Amino acid sequence: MPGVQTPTLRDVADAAGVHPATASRALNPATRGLVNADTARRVIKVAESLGYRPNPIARGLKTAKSGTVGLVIPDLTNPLFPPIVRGIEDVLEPAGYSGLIVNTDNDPSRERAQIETLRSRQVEGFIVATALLDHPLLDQLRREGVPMVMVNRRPDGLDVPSITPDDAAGVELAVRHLAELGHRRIAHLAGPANTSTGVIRARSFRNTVRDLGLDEDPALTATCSYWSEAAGAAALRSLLDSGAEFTAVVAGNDLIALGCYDVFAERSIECPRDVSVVGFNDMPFLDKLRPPLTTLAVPHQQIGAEAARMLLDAIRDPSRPARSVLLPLSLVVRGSTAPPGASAVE
Amino acid sequence: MPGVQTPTLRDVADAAGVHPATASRALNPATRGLVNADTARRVIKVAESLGYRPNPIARGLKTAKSGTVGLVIPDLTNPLFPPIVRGIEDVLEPAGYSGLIVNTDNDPSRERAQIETLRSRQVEGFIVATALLDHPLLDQLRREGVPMVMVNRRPDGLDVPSITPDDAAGVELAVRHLAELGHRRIAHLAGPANTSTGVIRARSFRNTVRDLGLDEDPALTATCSYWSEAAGAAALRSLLDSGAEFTAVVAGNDLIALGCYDVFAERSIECPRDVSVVGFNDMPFLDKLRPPLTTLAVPHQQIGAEAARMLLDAIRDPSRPARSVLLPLSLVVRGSTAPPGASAVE
DNA sequence: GACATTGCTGCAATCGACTGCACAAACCGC
DNA sequence: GCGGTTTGTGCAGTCGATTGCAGCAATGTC
Repeated sequence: MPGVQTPTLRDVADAAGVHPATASRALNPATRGLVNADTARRVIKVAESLGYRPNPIARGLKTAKSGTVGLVIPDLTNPLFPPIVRGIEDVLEPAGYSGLIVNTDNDPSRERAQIETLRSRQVEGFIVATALLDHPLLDQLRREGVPMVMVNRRPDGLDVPSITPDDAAGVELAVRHLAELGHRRIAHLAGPANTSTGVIRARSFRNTVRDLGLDEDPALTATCSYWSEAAGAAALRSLLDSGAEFTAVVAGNDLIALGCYDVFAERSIECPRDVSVVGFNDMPFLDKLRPPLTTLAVPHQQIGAEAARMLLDAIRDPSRPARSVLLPLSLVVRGSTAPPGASAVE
Repeated sequence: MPGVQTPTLRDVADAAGVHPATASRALNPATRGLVNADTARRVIKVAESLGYRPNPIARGLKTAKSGTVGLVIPDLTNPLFPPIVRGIEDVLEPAGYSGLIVNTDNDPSRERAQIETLRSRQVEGFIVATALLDHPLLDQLRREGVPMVMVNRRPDGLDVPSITPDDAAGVELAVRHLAELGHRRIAHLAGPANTSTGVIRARSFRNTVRDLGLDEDPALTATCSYWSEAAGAAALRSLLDSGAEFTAVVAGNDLIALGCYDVFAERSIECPRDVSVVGFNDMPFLDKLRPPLTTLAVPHQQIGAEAARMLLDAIRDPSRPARSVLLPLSLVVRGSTAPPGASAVE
């Protein structure tokens, strides 16, 4: 004998002696009021005893709701994203939703195709965490009224809700920390200029340096072409080669800071004696580095959770106005920052 | 004017002047042969020009196929899993499938509920990467003929296909490497005894030590209660406190090895001069540690990809016999291993 | 006691794609 | 020119749950 088929609504209705329509109404909290309380109770009990589980596919066909949302990220392998995804899932799941993840690898055409696939799968909304999403696509989704939330990136001029860490405040924390240690000539290895994050952090760096009365010197900023160790290393090398003098570095993110570590090893610069470094993101295991990296802790999981909540809100009430949330960061002070040592760089 | 509705099969059929049934057959490669070649061509062209995308929900209702599979993992936040998931998605996506991820946190009741949810979502199969899945549940799925593949874990006595790294060969590589450096007293910090991985690695450790004629001493093995830094540190402390003498440690995995680094710092033991350490998994950024950790590189992404391929095979042909695959590892030699130094540990 | 109201339940259509079956047209050979 | 195939297409039912509408009984009103 083959396994028992999972029971359908009809089975429940038959067992309870009612019509499927009645069973449907009894089981759905929103329509339960239409059914006699006793009948409803009976149906519910029967449903439980049979182990009935509504088939979301069938339901989705009629209601045009799939109970899924699309998660568009560049690459799950980047340690930034797993906690975000985890936070998202933790909110979606109790709400009866699931997330469908796609990796775009920051390839616009791939991204377009992926989004197309997700749409054909009838996702009810998107959480977009890619930096390079081209606006036409975004615009189009927006115009069609597809619910959407952006993560880690503020849409400029676009009416889309977003959840981002408070990058500006974070950079300010970092610079202030270095200033309190006594640093006056602080360099910045900025993230790519075509990412909102990179631009915002760089601007905040400039502002904070000015506000605190530190040495303002454009020559102390280098811009990385990618968010990567290699790019960070290259940027630091160019800064050193240019003869610029500084006693501390604010890196655009942790990967860029890791690139600095490589250059330190290359040129026997000792951190933090010769140069202090601050990262950004607090990736896992940074405390195991030598020296442990001072960095800004971003509440990634919370960001994901908040994004999911906002998306669910938007799905339930599409007319709800777009709201953007900045989440506060905290500075994690570790061994890579210290007062400027006796010997300066170079 | 609201956005144009996405076209349905009926729209395509009307536009092509045929019956929806004919359009369906023309669009489906498997049934296309039933349709006149000219008609088929015409339908396909119309479908393309309208931008028709079949609705997988509607299709799934009739065919009882959802185009989704369940990915059951303990915690996406564990750096082990993202590359595996990525490998899985990379295979599923071109096949028209999507993965639904659930995190069990190694909680059996949560796991049960999650799997139930996935089943009600009509997933066509499972890729299971949790260590603690209780057998009754597994057995039941198996009996009901639900396609399933296990990852990172060999099912003992269960007729389920699995993809695992060749743990035994990996440990052998590690021990052999240390032996070649001149180590004779090598300790092992084994993973939990209730995980197949922990047991297999420990057994291989014993075997290799014997085969190479190194010092066999049960006092040189400590078992960790979890795969974590804290447990690794605790195990190493207990080994040191017991007065055991050794010049190298084979850690059950990288986290346990990281725990060793903490203990080294605590007790001013210098690695690798005093003790060499080998990890397992090659998590990201281990090369940034001081000293960089020698470890075994596991082809996680490849494991995921292979698992997905096997699952798709099983879905297409459920009668296909269960096959288990061992993937080879490679030793990544970095700075944490060296010939035993002048001064031995305590 | 006639009639309106309320409350509950059943009927049947619907969502979009798939598919077994029937049927028409074309084609075949003799 | 007639039975007998192919070949191609259409019809209609199906998957499982939802929902507008109709109908029926109980209750209320005068």
